Amino acid sequence: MKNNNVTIHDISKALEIDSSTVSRALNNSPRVSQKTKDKIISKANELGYQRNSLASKLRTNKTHSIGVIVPRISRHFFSSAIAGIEETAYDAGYDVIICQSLDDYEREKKLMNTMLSNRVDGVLISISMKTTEHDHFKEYQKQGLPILFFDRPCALANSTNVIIDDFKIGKEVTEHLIEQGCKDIVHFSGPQTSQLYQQRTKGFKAALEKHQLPFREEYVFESSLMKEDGIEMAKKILALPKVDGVVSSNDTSAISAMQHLKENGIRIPQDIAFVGFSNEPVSAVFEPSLTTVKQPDFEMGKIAASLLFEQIKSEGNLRINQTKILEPELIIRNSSRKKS
Amino acid sequence: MKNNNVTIHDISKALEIDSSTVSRALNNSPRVSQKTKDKIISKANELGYQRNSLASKLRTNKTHSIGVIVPRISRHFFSSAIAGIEETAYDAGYDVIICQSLDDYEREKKLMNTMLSNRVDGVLISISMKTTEHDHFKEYQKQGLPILFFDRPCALANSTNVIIDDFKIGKEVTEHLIEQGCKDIVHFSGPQTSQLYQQRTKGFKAALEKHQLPFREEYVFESSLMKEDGIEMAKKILALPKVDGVVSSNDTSAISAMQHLKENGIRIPQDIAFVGFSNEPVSAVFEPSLTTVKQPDFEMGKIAASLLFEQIKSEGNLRINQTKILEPELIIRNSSRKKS
DNA sequence: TTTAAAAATACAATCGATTGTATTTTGTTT
DNA sequence: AAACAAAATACAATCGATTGTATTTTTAAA
Repeated sequence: MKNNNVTIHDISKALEIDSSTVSRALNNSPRVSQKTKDKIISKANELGYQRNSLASKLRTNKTHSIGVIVPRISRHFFSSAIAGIEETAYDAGYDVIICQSLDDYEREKKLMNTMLSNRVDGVLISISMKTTEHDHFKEYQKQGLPILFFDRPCALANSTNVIIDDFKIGKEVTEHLIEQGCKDIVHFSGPQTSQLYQQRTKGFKAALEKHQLPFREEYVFESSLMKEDGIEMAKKILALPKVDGVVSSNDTSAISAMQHLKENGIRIPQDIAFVGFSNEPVSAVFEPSLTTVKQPDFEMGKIAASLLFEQIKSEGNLRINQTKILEPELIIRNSSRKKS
Repeated sequence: MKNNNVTIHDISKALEIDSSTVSRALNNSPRVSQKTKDKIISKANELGYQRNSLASKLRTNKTHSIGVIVPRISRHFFSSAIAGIEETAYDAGYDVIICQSLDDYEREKKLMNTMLSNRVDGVLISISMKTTEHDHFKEYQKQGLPILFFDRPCALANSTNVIIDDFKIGKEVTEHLIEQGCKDIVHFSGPQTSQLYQQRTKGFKAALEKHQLPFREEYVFESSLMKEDGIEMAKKILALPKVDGVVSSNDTSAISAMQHLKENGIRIPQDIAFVGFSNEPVSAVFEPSLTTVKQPDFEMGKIAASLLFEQIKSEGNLRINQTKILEPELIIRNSSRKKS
């Protein structure tokens, strides 16, 4: 099976028109007359011409593509954010290269290199939970390319963050439980290496303090917030003297914990009230339905992408050290309704 | 912010070594002495050299990247399949370009063009439900590139399909309900333009016939199987004289239908038993937990990718008109357990 | 018709890496 | 030290499209 790619030179030869004119015609340049444009375009169709974007990108040094790196595309939040990114990119005429870091630092590093060697025009990234060091981003920035962090903030200089106020919402959900009468609240935290989880935990603490409730280290469980972690944490709860509420940093672990607790005769929300985080589809359907925080996922993708395009277009003449904070929404469902 | 990409020519100048030697050194060619290789590599690191893969790909006409097109990455089945594809690709040293067709034919067509102009080495695709015409695939094949369909088969000549036997499993799930004592079974079908749904429906029909149950057109609902469709279909069920079972072609619509029916006092599985399809995470957590079919998602991705790589390597000297059939697994849960 | 201006097209260099061929350097053998 | 093979390196063309400059053709004005 031979490689029968048609090039502008084939068109050029077939019509005896210089390839530069062919190129201009195909790019609808005003320097080519309509008559020749028509001839060239119809010949291009006839031969099944497909522009070689590699060549084009090489020459122009503009790839019209951006890279997106997320921990996992299977997470509802990320796939929605990606949908938002794609919509914006599509309108702007950009291709999107989607990659998963699987929350692995080495992989994230390798992906940043792939981005560089594919000469994307910019990168949108939600960094891996294990990333504590930023050299791979600095390396990338050295090439003069913009990088923008969304959802999971990064304290890298000259970069933009699009996030929600995790402190504020962490405090808010905790206060919601307190209002429902909870006094002994456990907190499921993600890795404290991540700013995001740090902030949520701080918010949790702040809410307790505000309402003169004690903050106890042994009531804070740190984990990767996976399904299995939820079960482990449920067991820990059963071992604690008194628990009447749980503030979880995600839905996944909250639900598996609830499931385990239910199996052990705990009633939710009567005995223990729960709030999660992320509004995974499953949280609406679980019984009891899980109170959670809906992050503006799709919207965040759109905003992050358009900010990145702004930066790409400005070619570095823009103040890029900014943080955009979006508003999440607390969705109150049955898992936290102690009072009616 | 200037573009300070380092090229092999920069290294070449700095060391006064010809760029061809630099290139060979960086590719670890045996034609370059170890001594110069060392010199070149250390200089490359010093300057922060990053290979420009665009140039490389252009020259070699091998991109070492494949395209993946799926309807939506947010669907659990697809994100798992993609994980499998990525794992295999990663091992084979290939980049993966992931795109969503959003089940839109025009978009799919455009994406195939993007694939072509980005000169991918091959494409893995699960076609959009709205695709009935295959010219965009033929156009692609003309360039001598391999295309492989997974999950949703396509009757295109010279192409490989990696699928499950939808007829067989469609029959199997229906028989499962019949064994549980169901006699008046409704079928939620997807668009009959898709071979996949056609086959499942045929399997449904075959099971009824085998057990001498009547097949009634009015017991088959065709829709896009979205959440809202599930609610609509639940309403239709309530309007039917007698229904004691539902065979749904996906979980999403099954669950929203069950939810609506529960709200209307129908007990599941006692009054109506349900089986779904896809094993979405939510189906294990819903109450009652939903009997469903687990497709070998991750595995399917791995197999599809490795078949594609075989074809890429063989450069067309391979019989490619094959169909690989994988075995799905019926997961029996509470939604269909009438007998214990 | 001549001539200048404008429009259309052609020429040629370039993006960065690769690779077949040519040349130089090194090493071995007598 | 000469002669030759082998090893290492240099030269130069190439992938396909783009783009600044030069040239030709067309149009319009004098």
